[in-house]
Amino acid sequence: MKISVLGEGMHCRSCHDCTARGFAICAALDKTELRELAQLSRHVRFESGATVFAQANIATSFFSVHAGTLRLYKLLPDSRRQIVGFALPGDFLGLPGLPHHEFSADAVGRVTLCQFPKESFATFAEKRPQLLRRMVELAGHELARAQEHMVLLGRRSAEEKIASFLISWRDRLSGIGRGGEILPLPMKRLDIADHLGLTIETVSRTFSKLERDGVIQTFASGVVLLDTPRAEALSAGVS
Amino acid sequence: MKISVLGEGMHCRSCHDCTARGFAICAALDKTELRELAQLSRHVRFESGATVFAQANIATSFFSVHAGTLRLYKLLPDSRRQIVGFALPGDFLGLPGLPHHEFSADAVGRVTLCQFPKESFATFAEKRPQLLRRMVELAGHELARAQEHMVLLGRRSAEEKIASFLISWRDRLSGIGRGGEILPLPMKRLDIADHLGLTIETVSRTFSKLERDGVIQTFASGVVLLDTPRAEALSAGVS
DNA sequence: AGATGTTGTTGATGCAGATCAATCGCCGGA
DNA sequence: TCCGGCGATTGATCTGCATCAACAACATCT
Repeated sequence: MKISVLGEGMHCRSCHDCTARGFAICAALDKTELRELAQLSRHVRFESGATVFAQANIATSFFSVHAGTLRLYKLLPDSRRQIVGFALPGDFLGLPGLPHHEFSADAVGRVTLCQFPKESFATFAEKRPQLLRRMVELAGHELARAQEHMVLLGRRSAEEKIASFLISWRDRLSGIGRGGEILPLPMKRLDIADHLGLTIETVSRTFSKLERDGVIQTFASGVVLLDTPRAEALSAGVS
Repeated sequence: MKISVLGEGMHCRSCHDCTARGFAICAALDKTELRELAQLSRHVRFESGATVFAQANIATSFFSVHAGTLRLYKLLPDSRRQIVGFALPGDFLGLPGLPHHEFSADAVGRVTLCQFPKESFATFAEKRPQLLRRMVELAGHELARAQEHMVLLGRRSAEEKIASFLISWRDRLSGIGRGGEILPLPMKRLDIADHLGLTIETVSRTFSKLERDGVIQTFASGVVLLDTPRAEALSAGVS
């Protein structure tokens, strides 16, 4: 049987067997509501590097990540960049109550998303306390992650930053059932640098150092944690 | 008439004429609901430096700041500290869905708070979509602030950090009707340093430089912005 | 196969901000 | 009035990471 490829603007055929279901916003919904919500949504796809939305533009949609990774970033006028996070399947993009996008988002590799028009999603959510509760919960988790990242940016050394990043990336992936021996890093060195408040050279040097020290082994598409306890100690900020 | 001083454990006498009402979570409630919620709450007071709750402890209450300033911070095992934010009147403390406090909070100067037992607040909120909507909204604003702060921590120079901090502090104060010629800074230099990812010496030097350059004038209890456009330019990351 | 572009690594050098250290102003208590 | 402690300021020096520069490893195109 031929797998049909989803194009931009195509309706989601089935939320029921969606692989991102368990962790996404829709986990809060029952079968009927799920079908209703599916009516509002479109499945959209973006190729590697494509911009999903840009900072300061008016937000007309919310998104829920279905597959792939996105980088979420803010730019300063002189083009310094801070990646405020990476979005993975199940993550919700968009903040009710803020008219503009607070950051830009683009695809790291190929990405598929559920897109909801802001207005109709808001109307749908208005009368559904469990959905709202779930949104508060997701926002809370996001906020906790953001605060942890502030500690990293403000108070950790380059080596600790890299180790923390690897550990938290591993934990996020395993949280959505993507754990494994090899830790895939779909983003480039420059993305990691702009996420951790470092330069690309320092990121590269630090990976090399961790490899020399036997903490990790690097591959084209990711790393393997050889000495997890050591990585976790660095990540925790001990020694 | 003698003003009675509220002690720990005393009930809030009147949410109706609460000075933090307009911006707090309670703005979403009508008169009846307000009275119901008041039944659940206690007004509590903390003296300067007192700890309201500590990171990793089980959260049994939510709080809404009534008056004063709190510092919210995370500690690394070796006692490095990152202040993830300052809470002002109207700010809500506590995240539904996370059992533990994600950070510690203590009073900067005298503080009064509305305290809600977590369980009863959750029950109260469960059936009130406008309240939940308001919580999503507040969480969204908080998240946007956190992301802006990541840019500051990861990508700005010391001078830009101080200028950004002053501008955003000014904007927050004016947002709750506390704007004015002189910008009060109730927190100490060490707090500012731990908020901006700097040392106390660099903070002090940078204040001195901004004063030498005629951008600000420092006082015991705050600063005056003499050259606001220049401060805003630094804050925006231009030049 | 050779040319070209993209990404990552490594080396040499510079500098912003950390660290170490001394001093000052201010307030409260003896 | 003097003393002790805390917070802030300022100076001297050090260092972790940025910057500048060269090159290596691959992939894509001709």
